[in-house]
Amino acid sequence: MTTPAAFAATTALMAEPPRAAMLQALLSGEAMTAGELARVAGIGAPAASAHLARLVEGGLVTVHPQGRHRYHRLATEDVAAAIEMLGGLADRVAPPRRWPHGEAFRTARLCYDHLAGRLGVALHAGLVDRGWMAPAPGGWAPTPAGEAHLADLGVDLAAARSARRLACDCMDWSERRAHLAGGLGRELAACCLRRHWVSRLSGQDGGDALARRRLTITPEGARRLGDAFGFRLQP
Amino acid sequence: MTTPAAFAATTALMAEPPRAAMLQALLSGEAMTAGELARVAGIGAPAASAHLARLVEGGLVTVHPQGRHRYHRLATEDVAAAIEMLGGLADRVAPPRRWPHGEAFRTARLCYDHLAGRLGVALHAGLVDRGWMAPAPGGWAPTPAGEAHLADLGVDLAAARSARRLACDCMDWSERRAHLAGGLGRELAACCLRRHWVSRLSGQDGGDALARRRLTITPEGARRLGDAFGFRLQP
DNA sequence: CCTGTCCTTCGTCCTGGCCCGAAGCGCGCG
DNA sequence: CGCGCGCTTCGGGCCAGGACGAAGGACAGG
Repeated sequence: MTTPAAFAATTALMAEPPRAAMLQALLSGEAMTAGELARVAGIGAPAASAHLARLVEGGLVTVHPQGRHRYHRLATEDVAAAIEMLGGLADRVAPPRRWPHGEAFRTARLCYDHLAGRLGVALHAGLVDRGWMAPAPGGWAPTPAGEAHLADLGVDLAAARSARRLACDCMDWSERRAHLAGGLGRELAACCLRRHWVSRLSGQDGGDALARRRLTITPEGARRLGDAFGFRLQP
Repeated sequence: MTTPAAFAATTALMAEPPRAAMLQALLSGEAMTAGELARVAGIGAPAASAHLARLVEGGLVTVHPQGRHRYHRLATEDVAAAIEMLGGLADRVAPPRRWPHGEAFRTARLCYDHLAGRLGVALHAGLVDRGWMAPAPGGWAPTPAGEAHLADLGVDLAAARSARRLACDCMDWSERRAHLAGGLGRELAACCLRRHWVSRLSGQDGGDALARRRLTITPEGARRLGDAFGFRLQP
């Protein structure tokens, strides 16, 4: 824990509407240019530049210059988890008018680089239930049986191991239950996207910071994932 | 999730040093009067009153008038979980100078009304490992075997069931791993305190918002809990 | 090399919010 | 009943920081 001053300084970085809009947009896991983020936040380029500079300075966002573009992304999973949690808190503490996405958003979505929503927690529970993942220092680790089944599904375990953390919990605000983060969570999500078991909305971007996080489960995905992990998602 | 405006409004409630100090102090689970909180935050009574009014208005804090005192506490577990998580984020995103508690704080502490730190995650893992708790809609539920053993330890299961949520994950910022929240988490903590397996620091209060959250594990507690849940805490 | 694009820096204005001192209410105690 | 204490409301001063327009630097393409 930190001093109240440091706590407030970090929290204040998220506490302005333009920065909040930017961070929510970045929660899709994509890297975005300063211009896109300015449009998402509904402000001018100079203001956006200043906000982004503060987010970078504060360690919440990292920047990767490429040519004349500057791509921004969330610095760590922890940042994503905190935004996710605050979004859930704001949702139930001051439920004004809901965001247009509503139910669909609770079914399946991206949380930074891994799966969240009902799908995310069902996968987490399935991994534990079937003994494919067991508690380990720092979070979870796949069991031998789990490694075999995950590899069989097409999950790149070597890539998962290269992450800073192999597997850990991330609080799911809509289900109030943990879903899987860490390298394994990332590779599981990548696998689902690669094999078209879930798909992003191919919609336009623009003012809507959340649309890019929504996922739909394909019929094929519902079948394969349901069989592998032993659940049936009610829609 | 909510609109960026609502997100920012809720987040801004935590983003000022005085309010952050108050919220951190309330994270001990105790109810505190406006005057105490003013002292903790280092500001005058009028300013404290205004801050508390905003926190109540925003749904983060509830107030219970008793005589000429007004007792304040965190409104829900969700609020506590969010503060916990932001504290951890600030700690690793901008690690300036550590708070004087340091290591001891990571061993065992209160998070609102349940146990956190190494002890909290060890209990969570132990419950799952031994099959005393299994995934259930909305979080976890004790198994028949678990009910027997928990009752045997002295946990009041009836009281646990009366809570809004029986048992769910709460992210532990220092261990980066879930510990147990919900009614069961609360009763487990109450049991440990009642039986003197852990004890609060009997220190003075005052400017230190965190001291009241620290817990020490008694020798008796280390033995009983270690035997029951199968872990050994290295100090 | 010149042009267009993307982004940042600078200068300026302005609003929102924090703080304190003084005064007003309500409750408990003597 | 009247004093004292805890807390709130009111009024005024102050400063941080957000927004914009204009100008300046970097990069790709013709």
